[in-house]
Amino acid sequence: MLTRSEEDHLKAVYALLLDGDSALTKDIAHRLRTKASSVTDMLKKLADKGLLKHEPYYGVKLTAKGRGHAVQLVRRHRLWETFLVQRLGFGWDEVHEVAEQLEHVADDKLTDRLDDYLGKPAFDPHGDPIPDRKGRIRPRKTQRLSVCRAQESVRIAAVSETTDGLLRLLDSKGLRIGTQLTVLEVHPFDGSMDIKPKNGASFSVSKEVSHHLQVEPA
Amino acid sequence: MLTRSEEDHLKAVYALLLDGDSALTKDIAHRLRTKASSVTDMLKKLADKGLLKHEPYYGVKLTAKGRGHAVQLVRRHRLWETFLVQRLGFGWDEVHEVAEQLEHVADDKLTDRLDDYLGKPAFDPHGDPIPDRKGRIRPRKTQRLSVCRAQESVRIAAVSETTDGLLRLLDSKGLRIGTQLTVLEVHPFDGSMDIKPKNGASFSVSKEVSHHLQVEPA
DNA sequence: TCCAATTTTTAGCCTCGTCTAATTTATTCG
DNA sequence: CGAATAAATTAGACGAGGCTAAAAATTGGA
Ligand SMILES: [Mn+2]
Ligand SMILES: [Mn+2]
Ligand SMILES: [Mn+2]
Ligand SMILES: [Mn+2]
Repeated sequence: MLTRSEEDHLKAVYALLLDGDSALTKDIAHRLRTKASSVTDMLKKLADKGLLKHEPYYGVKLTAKGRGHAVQLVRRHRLWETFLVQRLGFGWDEVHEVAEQLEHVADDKLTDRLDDYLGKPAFDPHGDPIPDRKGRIRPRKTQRLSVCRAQESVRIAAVSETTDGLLRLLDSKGLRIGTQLTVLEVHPFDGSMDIKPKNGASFSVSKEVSHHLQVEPA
Repeated sequence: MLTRSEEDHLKAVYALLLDGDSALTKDIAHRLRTKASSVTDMLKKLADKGLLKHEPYYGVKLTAKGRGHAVQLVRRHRLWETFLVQRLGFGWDEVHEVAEQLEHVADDKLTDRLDDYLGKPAFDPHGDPIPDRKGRIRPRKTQRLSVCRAQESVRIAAVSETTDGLLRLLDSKGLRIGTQLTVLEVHPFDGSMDIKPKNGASFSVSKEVSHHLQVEPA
């Protein structure tokens, strides 16, 4: 049985490896709003438990066992987010903190039944894939909207940052998972982009926003 | 914000006061499977926070504030139990441990929406009343089956102990919340009781069982 | 190459929640 | 009443998980 803190560290490592492919002590500390010295201790502990390998200055790698724990944690997090939005009517900008707590209730029967109850959803409210009970994740080939060129037509597949501010901004512009849009123009000066949603007037989004939108061919 | 341990101590005090009307250090320790010395420390801390008053050898009394926290914890516990049974198909003997964890996710929005989602249930799967969002509890006048006399006809309102063994025994005899039955005979020798459920053959139950069945007039 | 900046670790301290063992305090009973 | 018993507290320890400040290790730039 892992403690909450152990779980959170594993999840941080897992997330850093996914989108940056290295997990350094200082980055883990930053992500968990803690200090590097605290992370050093925890990495030692997790390495002793056979959940990861740590090479200073190079980074952390998860063992199969460690990755398994991380994936199950992600599974629980995303299932709860889905429950909160689909069943309890929460907004997609309101679920992260609560799911951050619920994810630590580690009970396989609970997790699997919740999964069934929700209809074994493939994606959470932010478009992120939900691992199945065996930890398998349906792969998708998406790219950031920010790398798209003028004239491309795409569909929003996921939001790769789940801060309230971004999510509410997207809400206010009518941009959500599944929204189809065409890139009209990209402005090299600031990286901003003019886009036109399929059903709506065109407007522009900043680089900060387009960077966090994962899209797939429409 | 209370820690998990603080919450569990408050709940233990609350429960002890409800069905014994005193809460002694040693009883709290026994209920939480911990030691009296640990409880002493925690009581000091909770008293400092204005959640309870402690008089050694006499017992603990909750302040309004402390009772409020305890009642909200009970509310969350029973709502989750209801969710697990009604929505996820858990047996009533399988929910306690999980609810013991879920109850500590303290988020008013979550609790209230879960309550709505379940249709503001008045009772949990064990027949225990669920406090409403203001902490109000619908009062009921029930008594233990063990104090009933021959010929009395009653309805099972609640099970006042939620150990797996008892619940599974009741399941196997077809005794559940709402079951109507008539007391045929009480045997003074061992306190066992012959009963006849409305729809079923008669059989006998031990004192241990009848003691934990709360009934109301049929 | 070698120095400066960055990253990581170490050392020492702290709080929280728990424990055991010893002690104190209250209650109960002969 | 006074002794035995029961209940509670105190004292001291420990592990988990965090912190700061200082030291050590590595990297990378001039
Ligand atoms: Mn978490
Ligand atoms: Mn998500
Ligand atoms: Mn609990
Ligand atoms: Mn219950």
